Amino acid sequence: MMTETAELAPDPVSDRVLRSFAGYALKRASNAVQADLVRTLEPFGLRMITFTALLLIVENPDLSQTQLAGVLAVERSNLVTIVDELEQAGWIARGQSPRDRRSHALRATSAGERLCTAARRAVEAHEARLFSSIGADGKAMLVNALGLVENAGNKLPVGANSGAAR
Amino acid sequence: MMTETAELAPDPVSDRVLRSFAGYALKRASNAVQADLVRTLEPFGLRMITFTALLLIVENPDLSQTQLAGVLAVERSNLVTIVDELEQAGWIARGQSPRDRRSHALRATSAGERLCTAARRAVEAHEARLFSSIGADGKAMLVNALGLVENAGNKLPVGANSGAAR
DNA sequence: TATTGTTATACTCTATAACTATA
DNA sequence: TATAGTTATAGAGTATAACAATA
Repeated sequence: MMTETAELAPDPVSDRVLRSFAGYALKRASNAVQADLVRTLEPFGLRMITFTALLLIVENPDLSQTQLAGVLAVERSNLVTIVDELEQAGWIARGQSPRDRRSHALRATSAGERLCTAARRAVEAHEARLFSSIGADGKAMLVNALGLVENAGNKLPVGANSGAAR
Repeated sequence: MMTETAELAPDPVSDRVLRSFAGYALKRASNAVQADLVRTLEPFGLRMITFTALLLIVENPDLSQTQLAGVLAVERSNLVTIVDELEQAGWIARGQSPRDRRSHALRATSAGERLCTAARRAVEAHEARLFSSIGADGKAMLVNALGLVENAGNKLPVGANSGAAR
């Protein structure tokens, strides 16, 4: 049964304190953008991480898995599944490195290159859609500000917090 | 054994295409800020989600779990663990609602209120630390831009993507 | 019949340890 | 001895279905 809406005021839950935190706005915006990006990539059979991996392989042919894991900030062990996924779909191939028989030389197939181009166009359209409301300079300023914030976050390693009770 | 660094140029992996996407900058900044926030809350015995829940309970006494799940954008089933965690630490109590014997009236204990105040101060310091590099107006503009982007993302529901091959 | 809190379950992401084959 | 790729596994976070008590 529905709850009574007229009798007692619905008393909307206040989240104003939460909204006073910029980190909260950052997380909400990031979530919304990622969600739209997932929807954008879905029709291509790509996840965010497989799209990113494919893009990097196309741009950097004969990349090794360790190198790729490094740029993607993913554990090498977890990269295996990602590369498997792309290889089984026929979009990339694990070639053999001429210098080191342990390492794989990742290279996109022509199907993979075509898919990458198409997906990239869709992602660019997604970006245009989501960031159009703030204009070109707004976007540039936003990206610049985000870079500064990211650096500030990564600068302070572990112990820099104020003392706290429990 | 180390790989040869002089003989062959290390050939740094190019991620410039990736960096041309604003959504990527957004995700990186968000991750960095969330990571620092986790470190900030750890000494208080709080996770991000339990801190947020506690804050909302303090600000909205006698909140029900369904209401809280709504603001937090969390499934009711998953909220159970969160509320358990706060209750077992003695920071909130599941009171009984006078009107509906099914629902709980969540209320912070005095220990919970003290903890919330202290944690909130630490989070405010964390915010000041991370956003100081862009100044007060920069922060205001950032929050404003993020709100616009979030709205743009949430506006377009499901089918609004450009057609895509597979 | 619908809703609140709850349990159980599953699926994705991520992190760690250990193995193999090469170096 | 160290590194590349791999497997197995475990932990978070999140989503769905079903149940008992109550409305």
